[in-house]
Parts: sequence; structure tokens; C-alpha cells
Amino acid sequence: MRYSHQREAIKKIVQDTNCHPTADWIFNQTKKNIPNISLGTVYRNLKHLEEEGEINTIYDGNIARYDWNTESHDHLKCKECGDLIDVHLVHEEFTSKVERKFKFNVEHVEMTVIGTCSKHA
Amino acid sequence: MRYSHQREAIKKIVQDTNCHPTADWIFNQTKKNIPNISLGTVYRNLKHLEEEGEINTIYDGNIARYDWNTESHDHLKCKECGDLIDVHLVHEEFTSKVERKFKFNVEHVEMTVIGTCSKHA
DNA sequence: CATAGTAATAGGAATTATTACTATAGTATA
DNA sequence: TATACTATAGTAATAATTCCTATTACTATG
Repeated sequence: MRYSHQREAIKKIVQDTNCHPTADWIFNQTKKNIPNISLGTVYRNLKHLEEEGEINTIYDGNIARYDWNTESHDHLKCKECGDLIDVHLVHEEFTSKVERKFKFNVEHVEMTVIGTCSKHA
Repeated sequence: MRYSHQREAIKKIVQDTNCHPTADWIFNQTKKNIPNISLGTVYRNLKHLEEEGEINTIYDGNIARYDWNTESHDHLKCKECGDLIDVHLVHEEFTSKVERKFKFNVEHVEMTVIGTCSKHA
């Protein structure tokens, strides 16, 4: 993978926010510094960064969001504000139990808890 | 909600398969009996059926699939064959623990375990 | 029974998210 | 520095989904 300042910019933007941004949001942020960057470049580099383990992709309904937090974790999604809150819910014992019970080799677990956060209760 | 035979057909198709079909698959099946049905009608009625609690929507990556199984359940997704296997992993005690710990009102939990099934180990 | 009002439909256009293609420009290297 | 290779911009294409509109069907009521 050859150096590109576009990719560095994208990486920094994802790593500097807690908002679980979409590709489009990242594109708009990156444009502030690199006005003629193209959306394709953003998608391509998000994919590369994911492959290198620098960021994570999460699926929120039918759009992709990106997360600097590459530690295994889960999300609480508030129906009211749309916020995704990082939490750690799935533990080692859980995955090994699934492996035993269903003879299924677990790679990773995607869990989103949908509901309303304390601000909107 | 008034009766419509398109909606009945769509409902029957979803309820008669275990393949967690996409809107497009359902569209093609329905066309066999109602050749001039439109994709918009399929989407609209899938949404209605979901609202009435007749079916469930699940997200596989970022595409929607539909499930006749409206009991709370989770999925094992095999990376090799793409199969989604129904399992029951998230129990009442889990959600109440989340509610207490994060002061988050839980409506439902979406969990997909990604890995390889026994056929492809 | 005729009819007005309501609600559903087909079909296609519009939107949104994402991927693919290609000529050009940037980066590494001999 | 010249060369080779890879990433980029810009644009076109694709895929999933939603929106719009004219038309049609059902239903209650006069």
C-alpha cells in the first residue's frame, strides 16, 4: 500500500470523531482540506483501512458507518436521536458457548441494541 | 388496512420460505402469480406487514431481508455459504441487565454472529 | 343500484449508497 | 532523474429503496 495523503486525511478524520460517521460525512469533512477529493477515493480508502485493521465498518440499517474503535464492541442505538453508543456486551464466554452449542466457528459478533437512551426516556 | 391480494401473496411467500429473502427475491416470486406486480408494491406491503407484526425485517450487511419468524431471535451467518441460521441467543436476563447498567430502554436486540458453519469448517 | 370517498395499485422516476472504469497524476525506486 | 507502478479524480454504472401520479378497486351510504 503506497502512501497517499488522501488516505491519511480520511484516517485522521475517522479517528478524531466519536460520531460513527457515514462515508458521505467523511467525504464532506475531507473536502475541507482536500477540496477536489472524490467520493470513490473515500470509499476505496475506507475499505483499505478496514482491511488493514485501522478502522471498523458497522451497518446501521442499510447504511455503512465507520468506527475508529477496532476493539470488539457493540452498540446501543437510540430510536429518538439516532445516536450509536459504544458498549462492551459480548464476552469471550458467550462466543465459546455459541461455538460449542451450534458447532459454529465464530469470527465476530455484531450486536445492536435498539431502544431509547436516558436522554429520551 | 384493507384487503389486497398482492399483500396476501407477499405474506404467503415470506411465510413459506426459510431463506430470509430479499425484497427482490420476493418480487420475483410474486411475479409468478401476479405478473404485473411492481417492486414498489412489494416494498410498501413488506413495510405494512412489518408494522402489523406479521413479519420481521433483518439487515444482512446493508441489505434488508424478511423473516416470517417474528419471535425474538438471532442469526448465525456463514461467511462461506451466506446462510443465515436462526438461533435464540439473547435472553430476558440479558436485556434487563443492559437496561440497568446503561439506563437504556431496550426495545429489541439485533445480533448476528459471523463465522463459518459446520458444513464449511 | 349509483356514486362519492377512501385507499390500494402499477409503473416509472427519483434518491441514496456504493462500486466500477479510465485517463491522469503522484509516489517509490533503480 | 527516468521509469514503473499505484492511487486519484471524475464520471458512469449499479443496486437498493423510496416517492409520485394517474388509475383502479372496494365500501358505505343515499
